[in-house]
Amino acid sequence: MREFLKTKGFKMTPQRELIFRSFFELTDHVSVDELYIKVRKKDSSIGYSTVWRNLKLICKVGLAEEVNVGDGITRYDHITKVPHGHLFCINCKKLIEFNVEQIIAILAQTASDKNFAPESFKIEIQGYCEECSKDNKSDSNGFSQKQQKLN
Amino acid sequence: MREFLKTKGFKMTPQRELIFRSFFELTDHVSVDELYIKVRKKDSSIGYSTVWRNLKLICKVGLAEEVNVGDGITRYDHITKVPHGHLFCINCKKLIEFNVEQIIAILAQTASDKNFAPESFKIEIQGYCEECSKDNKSDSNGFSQKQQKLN
DNA sequence: AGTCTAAATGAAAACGACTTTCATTTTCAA
DNA sequence: TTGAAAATGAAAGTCGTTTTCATTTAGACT
Ligand SMILES: [Mn+2]
Ligand SMILES: [Mn+2]
Ligand SMILES: [Zn+2]
Ligand SMILES: [Zn+2]
Repeated sequence: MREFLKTKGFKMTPQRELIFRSFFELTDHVSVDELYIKVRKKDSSIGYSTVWRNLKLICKVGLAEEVNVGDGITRYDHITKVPHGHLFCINCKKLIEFNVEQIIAILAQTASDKNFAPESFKIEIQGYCEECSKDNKSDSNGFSQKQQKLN
Repeated sequence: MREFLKTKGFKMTPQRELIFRSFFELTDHVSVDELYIKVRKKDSSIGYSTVWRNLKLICKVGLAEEVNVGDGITRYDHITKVPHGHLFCINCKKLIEFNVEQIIAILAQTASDKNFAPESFKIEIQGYCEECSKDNKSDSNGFSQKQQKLN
């Protein structure tokens, strides 16, 4: 990692080492706050902005990507060999990944048809995950209190 | 419109009338600010929050939907009979729509496979539109100054 | 090992789109 | 006409993100 960053003109520091390690040992889609909290447990002197800057850096060097599902919180997603889409649970905020190779093929054709030069694709399904659907079977309307915040 | 809103328990006002009219005579994806500016030209006393609240209302009664492409600005999209996806130009911020019926079918199957109860689908391609690709052919790196804000 | 410069850090402040509050006005059913 | 509920506009508040700035540190080069 140190070498990889060096080739891109960046330096290694203890804070950066810890932030990178912490990010890469997770598999899920983490927000700045979540990673900040995790990192603080190992070194409580690390600043929020350092975590933020390093997540940006991880993206800049091509090892992650920002994901925005419209809830106002930016999450950081590991790049996968095969492109994937997201199932986002509106209730528990869980993000589940799924393969989108077939869909990307269709989208690439669509873009081409419209002389649009694609840089990235976003495929997302919002709804309720298996557990959240189950948990609320008993409810009158099928959903929990938490989900009732509808207006 | 007045009648439609009345059945949903909302009142009509001159401001609301103007905001609704202004929104529906546009076909594109407008932000609060954009509609606010447009509406102000007809009635400069209308407040920003009134425009905001009425865009929310239009969504609530099912005539529009919020669209978030990750640039931090919420846009308001007219509901179409057939579901559509978006081509978002990173350069000029234009949103172009395209049919996604075939893709939705695939996604519905995917959700079903994972016991996920879908509420909505988001299909988006980010890249450069025809004009923005053309405009920069001559540039050394293929893109304009504006697009160079890369770090 | 010592020096130097660019990069990195942490705390705090700034930013900016969105949302809420509150006093006042307006709609519309009775 | 009247009164309750809804709507409005200005201002303030919220909150995640981003920048600023003084200080420290990494690492290249003597
Ligand atoms: Mn992902
Ligand atoms: Mn649209
Ligand atoms: Zn869930
Ligand atoms: Zn464009």
